[in-house]
Amino acid sequence: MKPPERHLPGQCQVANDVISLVGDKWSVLVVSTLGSGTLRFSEIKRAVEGISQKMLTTTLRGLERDGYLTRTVYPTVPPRVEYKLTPLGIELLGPVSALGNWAIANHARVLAARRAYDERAE
Amino acid sequence: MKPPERHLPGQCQVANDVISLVGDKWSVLVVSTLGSGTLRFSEIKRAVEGISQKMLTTTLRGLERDGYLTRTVYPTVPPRVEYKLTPLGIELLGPVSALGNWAIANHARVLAARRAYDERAE
DNA sequence: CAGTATCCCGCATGATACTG
DNA sequence: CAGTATCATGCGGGATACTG
Repeated sequence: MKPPERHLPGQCQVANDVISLVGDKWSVLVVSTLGSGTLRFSEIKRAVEGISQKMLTTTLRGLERDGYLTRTVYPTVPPRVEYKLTPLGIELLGPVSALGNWAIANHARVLAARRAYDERAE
Repeated sequence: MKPPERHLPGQCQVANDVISLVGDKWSVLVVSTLGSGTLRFSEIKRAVEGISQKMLTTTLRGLERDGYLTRTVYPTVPPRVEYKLTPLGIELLGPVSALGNWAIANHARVLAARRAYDERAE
């Protein structure tokens, strides 16, 4: 006779598995960047300011593994590798953008709260 | 004559400032837990399985500072401290839940993508 | 060009103990 | 009960150098 689970623990873990990607700063930026179309490795690196080569590689591999983007290698010299969102990646862009827009819209409120809190603490 | 910025870099940073909270596993779980109402410290600790006392304190302080919840101390013996979402915290629950639901709905696709990727790599 | 391979450091987090 | 304080540590992530 357990009470009904409020947060559906199993599903919470499931959700976290996907959401944790959103917490990854670089993943969000890379997915957003690819929202405008197919890009090469170096183009992404230029677009996502501040990312190191290592982190970009790691991030792209993770996103590819989870099915959010495809990686296409053209065996030319020098090599050319293109990255593109999959339908799944494009779908992900929806809720992520919604959250991003909420963040932008409410950032001032958060900043104000922080100032008030810090001031109160002196 | 710069071309128009595609990702509005300034706003990206702004968004990240808020979104990074979502990446924090504990913050999401705590906010979700408080979605059902006011709770005491020990009640949250019991509800959020696996969280240490230290991390719960840290998480709650951060959420309070950002204005997502209020902390009310009742000077009784023993002490009683209650946490409750602010209107801002309740609003945050919206886009976060949307993302969570997307995550739950599409988790199988991500798992399938991972299996395929790992299998391909052997 | 698009990576891999190392080295290394700092911080986030866990465990434990103590307290008003 | 609701915290702080302290110590220990693992690894995320940067810098650098090398390669097909």
